[in-house]
Amino acid sequence: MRIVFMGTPEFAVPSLEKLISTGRDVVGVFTQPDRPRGRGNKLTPSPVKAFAVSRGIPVFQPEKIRRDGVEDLKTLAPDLCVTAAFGQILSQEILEIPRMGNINVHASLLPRHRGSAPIAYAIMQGDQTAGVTTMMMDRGIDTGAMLLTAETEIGDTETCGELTERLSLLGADLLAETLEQMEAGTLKATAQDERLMTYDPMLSKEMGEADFRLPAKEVKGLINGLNPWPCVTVPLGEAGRLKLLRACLADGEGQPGEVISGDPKGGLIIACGEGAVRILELQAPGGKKMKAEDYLRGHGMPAGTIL
RNA sequence: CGCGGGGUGGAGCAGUUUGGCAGCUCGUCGGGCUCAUAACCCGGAGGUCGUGGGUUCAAGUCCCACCCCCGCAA
Repeated sequence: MRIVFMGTPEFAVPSLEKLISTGRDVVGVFTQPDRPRGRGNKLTPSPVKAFAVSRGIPVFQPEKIRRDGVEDLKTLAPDLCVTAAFGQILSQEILEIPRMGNINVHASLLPRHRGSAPIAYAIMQGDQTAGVTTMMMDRGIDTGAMLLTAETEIGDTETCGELTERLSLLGADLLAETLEQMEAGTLKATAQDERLMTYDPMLSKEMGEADFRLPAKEVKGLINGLNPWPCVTVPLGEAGRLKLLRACLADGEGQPGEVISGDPKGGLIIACGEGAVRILELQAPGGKKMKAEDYLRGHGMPAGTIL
């Protein structure tokens, strides 16, 4: 069976790796074009590209696959396409090329959290569990029939980055299971219940603007859910912005944004509209990630300060 | 050559402008106080100041080169 894989970020790599390690014939990989990234604006290949190249698999990077990737895909003559966080919309024309269709690995328990940032939203909205779903792709965004799902608990202070890594492994296993069942003929597709669906918009920088008027539970969700990008940040003098990287709920109250505790012993506790949050990890301008207590050893933050 | 911040005992920072004894908040070790303590008091150990050159009577600080870390730009 000839398989073409489409994916871009780190999340997709384990799925591609699983296809290879289970002996499938991955004849080509589509991924986003190299982009200027990082310091120096160096042209950087996507994680999926880097991995595919290391395994000697042909890589295709059309700016828009539905416009200038169709011929390449047809030439590869795939029986099946597998996508995972590819980052481009597939047209009907493309979906019809592989005779067995296109299986997508989506990082949520569909029909909840359709969209490009399902993991971040699961954390932001205080979900108890997250998961991955394999599905048959159709024209809509994450609307296709569901195949298999795998569920996992979300840790109390787990960040989007950490959960993404776990789900990427879970997704790879689920993909393998899905293909086995497909080959065994026992796979069943179930239409999504539209009444339960939620669609989450793309993440944006503005969402990271700290707003301590929100209830502590929501502030905590934002801090953990938006890490590693865009992160909840708070203005800090002229130096820049303080990134709040991990938080849990805490006791105490005060006016929104008020520092209730800001010393190495008591830790960093900030009052919210309702309740308070304890900042566990943060990152100062120009600095590395560190525990809030470490930060406070070198930076005064007297109780009563309003952030 | 995209823009910018940074590297100082184990952790986090100040000191660099104007060269002149290595400092702060903690941690750690020893002693004291206490029914007791993560509290308080006393004392100690621990630093090639990122690396290599240069200037100087004298360099963490000034000059040159290099290495490493981080932020912005999604």
